[in-house]
Amino acid sequence: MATVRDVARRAGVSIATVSRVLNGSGYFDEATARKVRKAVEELGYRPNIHWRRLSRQASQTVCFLLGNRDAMNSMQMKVLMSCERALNEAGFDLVFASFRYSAGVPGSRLDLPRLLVHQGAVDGVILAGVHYSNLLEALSRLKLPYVVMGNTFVGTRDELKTDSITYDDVAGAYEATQCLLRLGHRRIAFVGDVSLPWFRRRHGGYSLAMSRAGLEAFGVTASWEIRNIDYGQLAAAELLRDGPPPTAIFAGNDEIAAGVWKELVKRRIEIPRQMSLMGFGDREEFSLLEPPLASVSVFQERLGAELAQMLLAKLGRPGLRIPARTLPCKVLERGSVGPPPAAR
Amino acid sequence: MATVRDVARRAGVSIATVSRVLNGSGYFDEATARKVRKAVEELGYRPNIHWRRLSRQASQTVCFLLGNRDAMNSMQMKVLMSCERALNEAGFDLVFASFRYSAGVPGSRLDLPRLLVHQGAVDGVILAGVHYSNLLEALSRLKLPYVVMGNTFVGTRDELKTDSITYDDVAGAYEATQCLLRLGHRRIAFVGDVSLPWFRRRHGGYSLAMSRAGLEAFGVTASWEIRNIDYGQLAAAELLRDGPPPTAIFAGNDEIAAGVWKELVKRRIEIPRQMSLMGFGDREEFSLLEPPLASVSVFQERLGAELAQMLLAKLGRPGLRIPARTLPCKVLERGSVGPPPAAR
DNA sequence: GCTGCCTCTGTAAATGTTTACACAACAGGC
DNA sequence: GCCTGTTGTGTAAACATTTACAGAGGCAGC
Repeated sequence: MATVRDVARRAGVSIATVSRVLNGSGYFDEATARKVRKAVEELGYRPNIHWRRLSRQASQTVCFLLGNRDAMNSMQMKVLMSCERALNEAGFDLVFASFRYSAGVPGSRLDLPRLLVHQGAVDGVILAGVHYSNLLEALSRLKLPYVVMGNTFVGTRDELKTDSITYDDVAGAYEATQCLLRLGHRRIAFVGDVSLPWFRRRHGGYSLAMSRAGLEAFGVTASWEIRNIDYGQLAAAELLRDGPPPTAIFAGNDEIAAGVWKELVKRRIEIPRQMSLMGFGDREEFSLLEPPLASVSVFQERLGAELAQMLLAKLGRPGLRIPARTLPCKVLERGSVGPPPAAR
Repeated sequence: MATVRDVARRAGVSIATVSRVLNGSGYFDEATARKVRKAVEELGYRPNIHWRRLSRQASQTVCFLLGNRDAMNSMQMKVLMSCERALNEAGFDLVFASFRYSAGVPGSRLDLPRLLVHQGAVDGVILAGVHYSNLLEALSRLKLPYVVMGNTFVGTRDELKTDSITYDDVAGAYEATQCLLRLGHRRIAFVGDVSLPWFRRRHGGYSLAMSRAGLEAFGVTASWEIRNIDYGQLAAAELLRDGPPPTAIFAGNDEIAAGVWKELVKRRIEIPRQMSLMGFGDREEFSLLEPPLASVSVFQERLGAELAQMLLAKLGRPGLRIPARTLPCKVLERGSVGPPPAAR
């Protein structure tokens, strides 16, 4: 395999000149550059990336670390894709890694991916689906800059004040509720386990809109520890069993909404004629329901690009902490919402 | 930052001994090993991964290359996840890269990700969602071993005879059709553009089952160049407009099935009472339809793990070509299929 | 007691790039 | 003529690891 030395010899220049031409750094004559490029071409020279990373003292690589080895949702996938694109434009590569808390118990001892404990392997880390802060401490000990997608650490009242990008759960949920109110709904139920911070925030936005309208907030917010989709289904069953049913259901996320949907279809309750349904997150796969599920878009592609940019801004500036950012959401008023039965 | 040299000095041994202990290679005394490990601990030594890769002449890294920069489906995502897991167990890291044919035109000039044209950057490549063979030639020129997910090269009658893993489209489609026949269906329509090799193979399995049962194969197989979901919807409309309608529809994949579903719901045709519906691929997101969509599982996790293993088997054996593998499928007979109306 | 094998350790070589620094040539200003 | 700054090029150092090879010591078998 050809090396800079070979190229230098063939072009009749020194290795330093070759390096300068190839990297476009420092001074060099255009005629010399042509000779060098010709030699590169003829020898089929390809620079060895490890030497480059070593010499430059930077790997030009970022790790996308997924905190859940078993499943990745379509939002995380979209963020991954857009991170990769943004990083690529900046000349960085992305290594994908996932991990699991060793014992499967939240907060238990964690083994970081081997890669990260090696010196110089990556310049920084983008975290997604990570809900326990001991990982952040581990990364800090390794002096690895990181940014966090979402603001979703459980077991603490505090939210991450820096180095994270979230969407505005509260405002998004407020807007979504407003949308349902505008359509004429008065009995709007919320469904989602409020012991989880993101559902708590969304419930907050919902409650605010309801109380401002002089209406009572209600719904299913218990902690059941089951899959989101099952949660939605059970919650819908409960709402339809006890007391007067709502005319609209606002689900904490699209998966829960799909569960609610399932139960409504089973009971032959027509959407949106008899019941309106609103989700949160605008996960692509749920838009194909018929009629399409209304939801709150969190601009997943933008989220990924901004995460990448925030991390890049931190590189080479040890200790720099960037204030947490919150991106706006947008309500997508699709077919699954409409006026309540009474208003027709 | 501590280096092997520091560790060696502190432990009172040579650097060769440190390296041997840390890598568990060659002979060393357990007492010496303890001294070394103690020194590592005290100094907080972390090996520099670039030197390691350089010295070992191997990057221990594999590139997962997605041929479609704009979208990734949940199957590719699952394969990515399981590749990562399998590679990790083997001590390899995974770098994720995506690309797009430059002009957006299939078969046009392609720019490979920068990473791949660097010497030694990755040891091999796993390809997913790549449908044009000029990429394979480019990788061969770079002497990079690769394996391909799916067997989906368009514009050629030949299939990839080596270095690929596919699921058995023909057998899977045959079984799925058999399943519908067993339920009593006689008019079963196929929906999917047979100019695409995977739909052609599935159509082949379907046709075989039909002809063996002495029945006529029919359906919508034209080339419309629209999104799968729209294809399904239009095809369903066409099937219901012309001639006697089928009692079951076998869609070329789950996305098309979802399109068909949409149209059926719109026309208030009940599934499966009036019409049975079968998909292909078992994409997770579609199982939440109510009733759940019957489909053909292609064992996505296994696919990823086998891809990783096939690639690992090729490493260090330049020129080795491994015969293409075909994994079996399994029909998941879920709620969207049932006996035809007449049989009730 | 010699031979050969096994065990353990150290020496030294090899690996390809970037970059600090030196230096040369030349132009322009005084 | 001398100084200064700009431009282009070469020399040499620095980087941390693995590994081939040498060699020392112990021990078993003859």
